[in-house]
Amino acid sequence: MERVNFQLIEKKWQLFFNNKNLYRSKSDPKFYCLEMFPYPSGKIHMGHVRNYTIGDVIARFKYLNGYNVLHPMGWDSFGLPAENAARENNLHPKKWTEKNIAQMKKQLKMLGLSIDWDLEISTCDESYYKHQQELFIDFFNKGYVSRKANYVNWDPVEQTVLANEQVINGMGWRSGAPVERKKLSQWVFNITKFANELLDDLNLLKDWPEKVKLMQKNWIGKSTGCEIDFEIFEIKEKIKIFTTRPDTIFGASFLAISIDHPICNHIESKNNFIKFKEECLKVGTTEEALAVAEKKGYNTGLFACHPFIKDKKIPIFVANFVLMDYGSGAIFGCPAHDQRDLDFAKKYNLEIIEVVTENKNKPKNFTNITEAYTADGLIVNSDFLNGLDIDAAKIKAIEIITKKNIGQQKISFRLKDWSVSRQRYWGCPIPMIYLEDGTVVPVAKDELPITLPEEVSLKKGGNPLANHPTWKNTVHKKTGKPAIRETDTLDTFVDSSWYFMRFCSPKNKKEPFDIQDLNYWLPVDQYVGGVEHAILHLLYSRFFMRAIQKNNTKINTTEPFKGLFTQGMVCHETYKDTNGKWLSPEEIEAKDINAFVKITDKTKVTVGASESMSKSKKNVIDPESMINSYGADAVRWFILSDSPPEKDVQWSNQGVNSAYKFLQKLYNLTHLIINHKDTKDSKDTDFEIKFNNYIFKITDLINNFQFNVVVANIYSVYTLFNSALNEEISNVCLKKNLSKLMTVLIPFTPHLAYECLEQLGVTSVYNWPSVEGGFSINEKIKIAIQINGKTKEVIEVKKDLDEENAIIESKKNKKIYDQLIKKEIKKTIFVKNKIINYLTK
RNA sequence: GGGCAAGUGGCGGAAUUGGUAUACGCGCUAGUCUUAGGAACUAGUACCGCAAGGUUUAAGAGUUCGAGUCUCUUCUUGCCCA
Repeated sequence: MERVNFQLIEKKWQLFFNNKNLYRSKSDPKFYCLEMFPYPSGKIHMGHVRNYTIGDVIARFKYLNGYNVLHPMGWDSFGLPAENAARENNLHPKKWTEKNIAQMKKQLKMLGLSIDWDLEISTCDESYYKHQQELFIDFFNKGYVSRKANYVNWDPVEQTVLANEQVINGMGWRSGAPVERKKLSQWVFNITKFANELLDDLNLLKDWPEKVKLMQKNWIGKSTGCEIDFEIFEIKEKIKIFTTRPDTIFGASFLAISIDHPICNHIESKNNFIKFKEECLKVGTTEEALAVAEKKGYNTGLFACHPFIKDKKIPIFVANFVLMDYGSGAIFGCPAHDQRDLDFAKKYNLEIIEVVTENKNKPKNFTNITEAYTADGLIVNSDFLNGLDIDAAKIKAIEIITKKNIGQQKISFRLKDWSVSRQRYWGCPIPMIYLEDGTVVPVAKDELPITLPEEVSLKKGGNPLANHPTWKNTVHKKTGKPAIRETDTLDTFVDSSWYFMRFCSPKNKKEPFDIQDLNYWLPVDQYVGGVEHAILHLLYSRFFMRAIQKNNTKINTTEPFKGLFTQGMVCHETYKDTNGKWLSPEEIEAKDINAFVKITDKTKVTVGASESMSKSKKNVIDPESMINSYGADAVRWFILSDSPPEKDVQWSNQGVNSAYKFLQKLYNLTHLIINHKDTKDSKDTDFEIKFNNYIFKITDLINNFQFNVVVANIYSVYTLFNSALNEEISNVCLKKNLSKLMTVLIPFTPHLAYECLEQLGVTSVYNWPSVEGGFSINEKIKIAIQINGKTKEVIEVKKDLDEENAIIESKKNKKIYDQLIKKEIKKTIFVKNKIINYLTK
């Protein structure tokens, strides 16, 4: 068998790929293919291999189909790990980052990706973040950035603000310390100004997974409700509440307000209120944290008047589950029909009034019931709402409330403004300064970039830039007066919210992007990445695109990502020794078919579930060592072959080995065909029909991202060629079609494909094989013969054969004939090219 | 607790979208061969049955000439939100 040295040909063709990109001319249709850029953590992992292989298949496929393809790569290179590494290894974050980028770039090149490395960007480069600071100032001037005193998740150990997703079960994701709520003045992007647009325009995203659109929809969380003013008995003030259930207004038995509600000023002096407030602040800000925390209230001693029931007094509580920044910071509680309210009412012995019932004749006794009734029903005990269903009652309630001038319909969003201040060193400095009189202004644009100081102490806790002896001291250019720099840096999600724009003109020194280039390349036609970014990164990028467009009306893109593909994770079995310690796959060996032992002492190994590869579970396979053993093509081939790309795939060394063996067979096939003795061409047509059918199918499958099925079909094509060697098929036919097959393989196994093409004498023209019209139509086709809906036989007939002749053909079959002769045919169902179904008595 | 997916051999999975269930690969079994390799080749491999034939897509019902695919109920798993 002819064998190929993958190490040699991969090196050879990678030199070629370095100088070759996927551009055609601007008159060809454009295609912008982008994979989520990596964080330079040190080495690439299998997740990267999968992500970038999928992207590469798409980019190369589109190129072969005549598109002018943009396929760039960059580095999401700001972020906390660089600071942690700096602390541990005494290496400056910049040095650490650069080292990692160099290593990972080398590894990505080993994969044979079709990246145009001339466009490489790194978000921690001044040349990148300079423009980000410019955009920040533009946003500020446009009113899309503001300062807001916000409760934030404060990690007392890391001394920093955490994003909601960095809070896991109320603990900091890195430190594990209980997260506290702290009020801090933060820079926020006013993403809520776009809430409606961001929600409505999801409908435009036809090529996004429904799942992701649904997640975004839920995240934005639009709810239509009603504001109602409640008067307070004791003092001449009103409390404006927000509710999505105005239909239950007659079931209201308490008001609950946030600890920051202005009404609290009246009770602030009470000693135990301060205590209560402090207790509330110990819980984080996530909805989950609030939901899990025990519901607690503080009775203000004040009462509100029910707007529709004369003389009815409702107690006012301060409650830990009401947030000031959702709705109006106050709600009314209807315990009978809301679980949280019911729990609260039971705890503080409040009235429970049923106003929605499933069955009018059977009123519920809520003193014995622990579950609120939240399903459909008819309204009772509610004056003018009685007898209506919930939806009708909502409308009626809002109508009366509006008429009475005590409130109105109100739309509310769950989405909050995006807080971007981080008390970190390794991030983009915020280009704002504080003047002596307390005003905050942007720095002059010609002073950009505001760069990070080289010398910095990261060992101390707190904010490194604030701790720096001199960095923050500056001068306001306009007035010449001393000023203080903002010492927070930007959330790294900001960096990744516009990098896809920068790729269109990464070398532009004057501006973030050239508008002509931007309008030519955007939107990204296909974006590929992990589903873990389905909400935040994609939502922030959609916001950025809109905010930038508002600032520059010449830009004609609103949605940055036309197509989105979210790939699954790469998993591996987990192993534990007899002491319950995790073992890596290299530490174990097979004892027999389904038993493993530890190599060092031959003790028993327990095989656990296959889980996403992670260092902590030691179930990690290093891509570089796999590439060194089997070649990049085999690694690419395997990772595409085993599972649908949107689902998790399980890494298997047996699998990559069999990929390797198959690629060797393909190489051998090329040689068998090159050296084949010419024969008659009597079966050429038959072969071409079959081959073209495969090409047609494979093309379709790639367009649907069913790469694992493509692989299965290529195995079948191999078998087709292999058996063709023993039939009367001409060399011309074999070579021509093998060249087509190798072209089809370029997106999957580029090194092998180019090598085989070269050996077949194809050196320059690489276009996707067109399916030749006549051949795409099969001359013969198999149809199923059923009796009473059960398939008895499959026969081969001419394509598009009509019913009459198909019946004649089917009865020539002995088995069918024998079975039919005994029975009376009541009805015959015929579906052209599919089935004949005989119904008998 | 709510929402959304999904459930097909020993395993990963396929099924032209209501028309041949189990393609293709892994693994396994038996055999052939020798450049003894991370080989290669041949045959077999859902279940019951000697066979003819019958059964089978988590379980159960329904619609249909025909259901892995559509509808309903139940169970299980995963993800997101709480």
